Amino acid sequence: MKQKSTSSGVKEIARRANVSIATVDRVIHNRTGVSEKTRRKIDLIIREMNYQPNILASRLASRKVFHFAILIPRVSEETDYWEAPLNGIQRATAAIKQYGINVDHYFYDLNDKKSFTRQTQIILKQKTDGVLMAPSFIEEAVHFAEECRKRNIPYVFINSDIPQQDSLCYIGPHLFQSGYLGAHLVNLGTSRKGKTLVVNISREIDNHHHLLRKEDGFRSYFKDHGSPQEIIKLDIRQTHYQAVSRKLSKTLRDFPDITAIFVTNSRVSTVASFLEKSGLENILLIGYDFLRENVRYLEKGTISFLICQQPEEQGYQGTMALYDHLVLGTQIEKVHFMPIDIITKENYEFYQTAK
Amino acid sequence: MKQKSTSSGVKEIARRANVSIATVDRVIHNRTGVSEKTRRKIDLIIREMNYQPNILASRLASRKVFHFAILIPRVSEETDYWEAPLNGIQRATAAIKQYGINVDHYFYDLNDKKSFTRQTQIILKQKTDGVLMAPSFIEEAVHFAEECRKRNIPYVFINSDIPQQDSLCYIGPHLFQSGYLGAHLVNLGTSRKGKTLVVNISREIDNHHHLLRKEDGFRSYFKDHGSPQEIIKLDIRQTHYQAVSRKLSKTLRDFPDITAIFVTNSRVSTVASFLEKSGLENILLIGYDFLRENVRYLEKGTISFLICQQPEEQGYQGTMALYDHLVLGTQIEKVHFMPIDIITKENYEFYQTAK
DNA sequence: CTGAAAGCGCTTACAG
DNA sequence: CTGAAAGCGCTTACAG
Repeated sequence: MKQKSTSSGVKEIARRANVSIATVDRVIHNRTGVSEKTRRKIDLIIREMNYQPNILASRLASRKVFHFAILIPRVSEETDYWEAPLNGIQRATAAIKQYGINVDHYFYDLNDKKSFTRQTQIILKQKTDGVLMAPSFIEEAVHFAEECRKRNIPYVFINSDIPQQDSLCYIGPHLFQSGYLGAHLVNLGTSRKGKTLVVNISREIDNHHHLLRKEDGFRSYFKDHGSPQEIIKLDIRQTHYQAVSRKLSKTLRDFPDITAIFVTNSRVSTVASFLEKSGLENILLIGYDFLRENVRYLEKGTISFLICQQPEEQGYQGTMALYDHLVLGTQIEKVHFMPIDIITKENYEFYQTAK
Repeated sequence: MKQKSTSSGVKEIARRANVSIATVDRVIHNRTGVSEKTRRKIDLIIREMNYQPNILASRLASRKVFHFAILIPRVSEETDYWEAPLNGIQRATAAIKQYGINVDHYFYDLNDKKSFTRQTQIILKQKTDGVLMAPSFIEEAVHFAEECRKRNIPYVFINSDIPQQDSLCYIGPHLFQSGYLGAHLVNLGTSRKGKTLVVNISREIDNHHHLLRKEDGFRSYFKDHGSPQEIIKLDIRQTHYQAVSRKLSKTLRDFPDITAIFVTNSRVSTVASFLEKSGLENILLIGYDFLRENVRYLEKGTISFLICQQPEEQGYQGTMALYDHLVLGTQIEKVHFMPIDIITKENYEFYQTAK
């Protein structure tokens, strides 16, 4: 069952090829300074033996430390969403730091493009072997991705994707599908007679195409199930309560038969607050993300469903993808869509309890 | 930022304590043969330095191979549920086999208690450092757990728990809560006028107390929300289609106002098949587990919701718990309840897509 | 283009 | 009770 240690490893390869282990090492790592003939001979033996390098020994002997740069939004009062990915990243860090991985964090402000660019510039000055980023600002992220590519630094996208950017991989939600699911929940939770309101709340509705992709998915469901005319749309470009409240009041006055509201992002708690204050709690409310505020309204019943996409796992798996690629040389899946979780009053306690 | 390598590690401890590294090693691993005085001195220095052993070096130098025994049901035609935990176990195995972990699988037949006992006996004859098991047969599992305890072999439960058995940990569903959630979904998906049918389908209803715990949760929801009298209960002790069909026919004839059926385990597809053939597809059907057959009916709309508990993660995390405990010496959480996922037609594609 | 030797930070016999 | 030395399977200068 178990091979004798003498019959595997670089030593054995060297013995069979009649060279030194240093030369074997050069071939294994595709380094220069080996004659074609020798290289071929060694390659052949490696294949024959189905040689698997011992990562323990490799990492121990190598003085090399890998530097990962994490570029994500700062956790703020306004949104504690990013706490979860950060936790996942820290969990991954704990698992791999033993193996000579250094993880540096660069936080930017979601309300300030400049801060994103500033952080990318710092990263590019640093010695960096891999990048994990949430590409919140498309243009800026594309530019940064180009710089990484030039330097041969692999980068992973989490939370939202920018396709065609040759990233190592994308780990995050399938936005269209999550909107589609949202519509399904509306359909389940209301009689089919009322109208449905879709609400985008964001200072950057036009830059944040991911909101629109969710809305598309939402509408598609109704198209597929035959009542697209019942959807009212409301864009709110100021995120504070007053603005949201004013806009909602008006819309609900104009359309008194609205029975469900779908908020395309985590700002659903603002809407919940409005409904509560207005005594409109029989309107079905659905939104995104496992934020403390949102969960509070879920508990109360003001919010019926939160759609979540395992942000903690996104951070964990994104970091591990860099590790697997850079350290273990594993092949990485280009796209990994997260499960679309439905959180309710009854199951929220068991969401994100992972250590 | 980075400490010079000379100022950390056993060598440095040895230097400071004025002893050899062999003695330091003895203290680190709590081995005998060190004077109290020396031990105390070294312990102090270790604490002062906040010394963290280098696992890479430790695993490399140590000739020790850890043997994990995995005791779970064989994947059968009847239920492919156990494919998922097995995948998780294999993913964990791939991640840790580099570090001298040997993982052996022992499969038993869910319809055959004896096969469980037989496998436990084989395991006990083997050199085993840790056990991961699904304790499907309580009595037999308790007995095996005792034997492990005698031998100082830690064991992890997945999928269902046996409390008070001093396991290293339990990783799996909170059964009561998942039943509670099932009732919530019934409530959402039906008008409150109809009756609800709870169906237990198992040859071993009385041994499999976990079915009953789900039923309890289910009933509690209605109690908390005020209509317990509307629940009809049906136990079916033969699992083949004919038996299920016969029983269901009769019950639905007796209670024509049943509008929802809650099946307490993965055999919900049998009920779905019956409803389909009987043209009763407007009855809301809810059950458990992401099996191919179940998903087929989810797609068709015959089943509205499947409740799932990340079986793949149970396998992965269970295996890693053994690793963390035995190899890294990490403190392990006693109980880790899995998230309770709700799977629908719209989100099933994104469930269990993890590699 | 190639090899001998030292070393990564531990563990393991073995000798005293 | 303690220590010197070899070795785990690699990588890394360095010398030729």
